[in-house]
Amino acid sequence: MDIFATLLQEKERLSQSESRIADILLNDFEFAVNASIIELAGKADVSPPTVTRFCRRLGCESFSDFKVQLARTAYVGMRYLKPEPKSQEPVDVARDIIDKAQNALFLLHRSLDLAAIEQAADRLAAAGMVYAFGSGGNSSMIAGELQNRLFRLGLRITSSSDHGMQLMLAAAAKQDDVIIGSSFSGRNAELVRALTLAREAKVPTIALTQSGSPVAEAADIAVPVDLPEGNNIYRPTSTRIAYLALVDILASLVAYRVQPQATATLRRIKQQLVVHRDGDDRQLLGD
Amino acid sequence: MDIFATLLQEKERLSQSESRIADILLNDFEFAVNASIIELAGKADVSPPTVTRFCRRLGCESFSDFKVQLARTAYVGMRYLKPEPKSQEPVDVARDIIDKAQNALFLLHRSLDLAAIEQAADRLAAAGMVYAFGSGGNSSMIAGELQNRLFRLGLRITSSSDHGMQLMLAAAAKQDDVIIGSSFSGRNAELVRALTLAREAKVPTIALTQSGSPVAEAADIAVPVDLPEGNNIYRPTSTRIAYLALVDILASLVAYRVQPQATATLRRIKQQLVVHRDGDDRQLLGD
DNA sequence: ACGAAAAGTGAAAATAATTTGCATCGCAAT
DNA sequence: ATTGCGATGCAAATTATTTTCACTTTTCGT
Repeated sequence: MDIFATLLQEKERLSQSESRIADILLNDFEFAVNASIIELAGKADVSPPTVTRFCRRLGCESFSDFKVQLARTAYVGMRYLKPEPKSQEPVDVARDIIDKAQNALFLLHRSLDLAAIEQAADRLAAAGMVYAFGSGGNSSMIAGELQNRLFRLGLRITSSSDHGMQLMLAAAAKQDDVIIGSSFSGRNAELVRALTLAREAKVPTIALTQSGSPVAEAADIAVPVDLPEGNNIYRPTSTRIAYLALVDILASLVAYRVQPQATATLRRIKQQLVVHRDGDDRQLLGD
Repeated sequence: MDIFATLLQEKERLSQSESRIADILLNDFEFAVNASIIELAGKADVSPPTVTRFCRRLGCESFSDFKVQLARTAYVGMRYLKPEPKSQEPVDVARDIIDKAQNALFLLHRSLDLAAIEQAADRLAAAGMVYAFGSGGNSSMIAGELQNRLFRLGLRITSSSDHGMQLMLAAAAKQDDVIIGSSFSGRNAELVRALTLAREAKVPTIALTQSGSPVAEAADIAVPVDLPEGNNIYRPTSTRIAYLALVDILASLVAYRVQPQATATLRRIKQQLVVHRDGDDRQLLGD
């Protein structure tokens, strides 16, 4: 658990003086990481001991421990508090894109529901056949990626981005199959229809989507991905990166279930394949 | 420029005592961020003043400034120094994957050659027609992504993952066209052939690949992506994430060249499209 | 090879930052 | 009204950091 999360969680229960300190952290973070306890206390209009107590309350040993922890998580964790730079300068564009991507990963990590992911991995590993659904450039890529990752593990899988096809596949699926759907917004009505159809036929379903959304409700196992809206609309790439990482996690867990003992051996085999090919994208083989 | 980079850069020029401090930072980083100057000095067998001077030398105000900066970059920047966790526990798998992904982005950011990217963006924006080449699951995805991103900006573009096709397209390309190829390893011999063919016909070429590699040499503009090998082989996803971010950067810069004034307007239009559709993956439209 | 200048280093003193102990204040419950 | 508790700041104590200065080693020109 990082401090920033703790801070948000404790925020309500803080005293008057302490919330003033919290405000400074949230608003003028740059100042906060660089300030001494005296400067910080001064700006918050409290005494240094209050700052020390504040730090302890948030689970730190001391003020300097606090600063280190703050600096640590903040590198990626607090970027989204910043307004958009809006500059068209390459340096800024690059920085902005990388920040957003790292931040999306950070938020993904925080919002991960490991229990749900494990359940999903269990189901996938045991499935007779897997159908991966996703539409639109983004989610269809994720569906394709699922296929790409899981077929290598020996799973039987196909993917579809076509709504009509999804319905037919869902109708044809058997009870030991699994349908896994992806939707960034969670509001893909057609996907909801396919999942509902599957549910009626008692075919297990998994959704990678925003928690609490229609798509999430329609699936047996909802693996939540909750990223702030801002991220989605203007920078779809960063959301996509988070989804890719999620698929990576899921596929790794499925791999451990399918080939529990194979980790070490696999790596050795991979290395061989990799060394002898010497073509492009050697890692494809080695994945 | 972050401290870790500065440290690696200055490493050679450090004095005996100073290198001992550097070693501790590199080897027992956890200790270093949490230690007081006295503890750190003790472990390195030097006096506290030497530590202070060491910090100054690396461009910091003071020891505490140094610690903050260190903690900051280290959050993602030094993860790759850690050995693999090897645990199959979901928490560890997730943490590992997210770390690697963030780290790949961090390294990408550090190795970005903005000048090359700008040149590439200039060329692309001015091209009569763009051909995006990439083979293997990874690079072909990148080629597809380039097409996906650039056609929306009004560019004429097609992509191909087929070597034979790439050769034919390269042979058919005109001098005001652009060929852009992606190769993670830089050792895709077929891609090199296509790029060479294009060069002979004076068709401008761009490569997204490892610097100094055959593919990089074969292209007019090489946009380097240098990630440590370890990242590639076992976790292709993280490398792919870095490439996706790079495409994102490149596409954004092309957008500014093609529609220099449109940024603000575009966003407003996007928002409209987005609000009225309410389907899945609204961001697709809005991208 | 010699010696002067420069750079590197640590001990101790000086300074600054942080924490502790304690007293006070304000508020809520009795 | 009064007791008790948590919140707070002051001042002292502690601790951490930096500066100063003297000493040592290295470097470089002669």
